[in-house]
Order: sequence, then structure tokens, then C-alpha cells
Amino acid sequence: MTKENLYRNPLNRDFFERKTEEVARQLLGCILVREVENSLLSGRIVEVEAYLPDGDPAAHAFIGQTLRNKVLFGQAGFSYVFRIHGQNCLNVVAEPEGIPGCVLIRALEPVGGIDLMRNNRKRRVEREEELTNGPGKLCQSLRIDLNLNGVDLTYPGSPLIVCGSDGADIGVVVTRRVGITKAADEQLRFTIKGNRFVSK
DNA sequence: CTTACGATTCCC
DNA sequence: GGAATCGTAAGG
Repeated sequence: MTKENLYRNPLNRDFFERKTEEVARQLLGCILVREVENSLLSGRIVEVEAYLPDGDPAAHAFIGQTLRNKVLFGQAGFSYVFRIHGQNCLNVVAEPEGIPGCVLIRALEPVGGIDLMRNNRKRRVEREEELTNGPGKLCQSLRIDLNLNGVDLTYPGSPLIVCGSDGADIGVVVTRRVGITKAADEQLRFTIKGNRFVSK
């Protein structure tokens, strides 16, 4: 399969309809592809965090369904985009319908459209790592905002999809989640070992 | 309507 | 170390 076709061939919904932690691990190495104005911006997922559907005080679903988080309670394989501290964050919905687990995409290794990513950033970016080594940064670089909340990431025609891993052998490191105050001790952050695009 | 609050980023 | 940032939820 050519590279071009590979990046337009998203994962099936079955992939996402599993335990949140399992989806988080398996997402490492997968390619996030954003289509904007006939251009493709893409990156390999190198850092994620799981937010569990039950008894996880740090999860947005913990307080029950609201207008903001309702997509979490729907089908797996959809995007959940929210804004915090003036920045956007991208999540992928996991688990069968009605069970509100999700995976936060925290960092990417840029694959395609790197010049465009630089243009999309508000600040001038020198090092390539700074383009996508944080949840807010990668959303800026890929132009992901609240308009992309609730997008079907498994539909080939979507402006945002997730494609399969290239199959490269990776080591996975598990740590505590970062940047949160509640349930911060849970070992729910997964990163690709040694990858330089993992956030600091 | 008002207010408090972050799953962040950037600058000093 | 601290300011900027802004949509959301909850309370008056």
C-alpha cells in the first residue's frame, strides 16, 4: 500500500471499543491524520494518557454527562476536543457505547506537513520537537479546535482520522499522569521509550 | 449573570 | 516561578 493510501485508511471501530488502558497502549505508534484545505498534516502518536470511565476523579466523565462531555458517552472512535487554559486538547473515545472512557493524545512525532504545522503555530517554533510535544501544541499545529469535537475518526472522509501503526517495534514506558491534581498517582500515562517528541 | 477553575503554554 | 487564557459548570 502506498503511503498516500495508508494515511487515508483509518482504523476500524473495533479497535476503539476496548478497555481504555488497552486502547491507550495500542494507540502508541498509530498515525493521526488531519486534512485541511486539501493538505495532510500527520504525526505518529508517541504519548497518551488514559482517563477511565469508572472511579477516576480526574476524568471529565466523573461528574456525569454534561453538554461539554456528552461525546464521551457515545460510540468509540470519535474525537473529544475540549478547551482548557485557552488551549485545545484532543481525546479519542474508547469503550462500548455508554461507557465514557477516553485517551488524551499528549504528543506526536511529526510525519507530514511539517512546514504547515509551523505556520499554524502562534509562536515562532525553532526546534521540531516543540511543534507537537504537548497536548495544546499538537492541536495548534494540526489546527484542531472545538469544531472538531465529535468527529468520527474511523470514517475515511473525516477531516481527522487515526490510521494504524507502521508496525515498528516500540518499547512502552508507563508513568503517572502529568498536569493534573486529582488521582495523579495512577500509572496511566504511556509513552514510546526514548522518543524525543515525548513532552517534558 | 457571576465566578471559580483547570488534562497548558510561554515568558521572566 | 508566574501570567495569560477562555469555555464550562455550578451557584446566586
